[in-house]
Amino acid sequence: MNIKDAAAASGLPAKTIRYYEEIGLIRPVRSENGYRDFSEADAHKLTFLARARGLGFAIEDCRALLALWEDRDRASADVKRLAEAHLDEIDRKIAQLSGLRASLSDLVSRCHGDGRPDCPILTDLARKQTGAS
Amino acid sequence: MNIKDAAAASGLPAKTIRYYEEIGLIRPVRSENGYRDFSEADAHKLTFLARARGLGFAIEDCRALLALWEDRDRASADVKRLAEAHLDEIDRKIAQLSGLRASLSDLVSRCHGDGRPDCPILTDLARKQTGAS
DNA sequence: CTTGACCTTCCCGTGACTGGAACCCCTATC
DNA sequence: GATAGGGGTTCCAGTCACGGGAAGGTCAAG
Repeated sequence: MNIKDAAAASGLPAKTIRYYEEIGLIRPVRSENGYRDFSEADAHKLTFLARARGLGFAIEDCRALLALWEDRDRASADVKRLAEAHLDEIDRKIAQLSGLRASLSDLVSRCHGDGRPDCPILTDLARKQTGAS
Repeated sequence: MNIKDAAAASGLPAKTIRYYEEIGLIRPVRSENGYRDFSEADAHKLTFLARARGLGFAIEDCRALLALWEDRDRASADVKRLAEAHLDEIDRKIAQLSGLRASLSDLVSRCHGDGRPDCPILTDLARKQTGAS
């Protein structure tokens, strides 16, 4: 199938698929006219990639997952390790965002938000030294 | 003061300060030898920027906040609006990450994680069609 | 024969920097 | 005066994961 069908099958934009080929995630064969010719296996790989990316895995993680997926003798422990590391990273991001949210929410709640020029948000951003909130 | 002192005062790397000048966030004067010469006000601006960035505001938001900060007649409502929009964005990110976390955590918990090759994480990533989890 | 949809490669731009090369300036020491 | 070092300067390239768009080849339909 041509790239557009592969895109439709996987849900990835054609541009992204070309990029994935460029970085060696997939290797579709070429037809005589130079068009990429995707097999069902290629399309399935792309779907796999789309889903892994959708779960927030970085490209290099996806490469590793793909290798594990293709390795019939892989140990599930390897996959689990990767997924758990990713889970930890997600947790760190959530924690950091929650911290930000708390700080900002506090500032917003203390800002009267009317036409007066005094605003605790700016005052806080401009304070000379960092202190615990 | 020279760029290194401005960096120490604000907590920003010198490279970042040069970048901020390049995009017009600050405009330090130049000494005769071509060195940037930062005033106390410049350093204070940089500190302001460092803190706003630390709260996750995008550069363009920082530019707006800086303009509001410098505008003695600004209305706090303008600042609050910006901060609230940012808060919404943080909430969206947290929600998305939480969703990811839930999906991935579910997969991880179902993976026995031993030497056997069958792994529900990969099986799920490879399933043909997306279904509600 | 032309139209239009598809395909190809190539290059630039994104955000917010970071690293490195090549070179200038200033002070201190031998 | 030479040199060493620790500043500073500019410019170029790379990051991540693509997206936009140009210039041009290919194919099926009317």
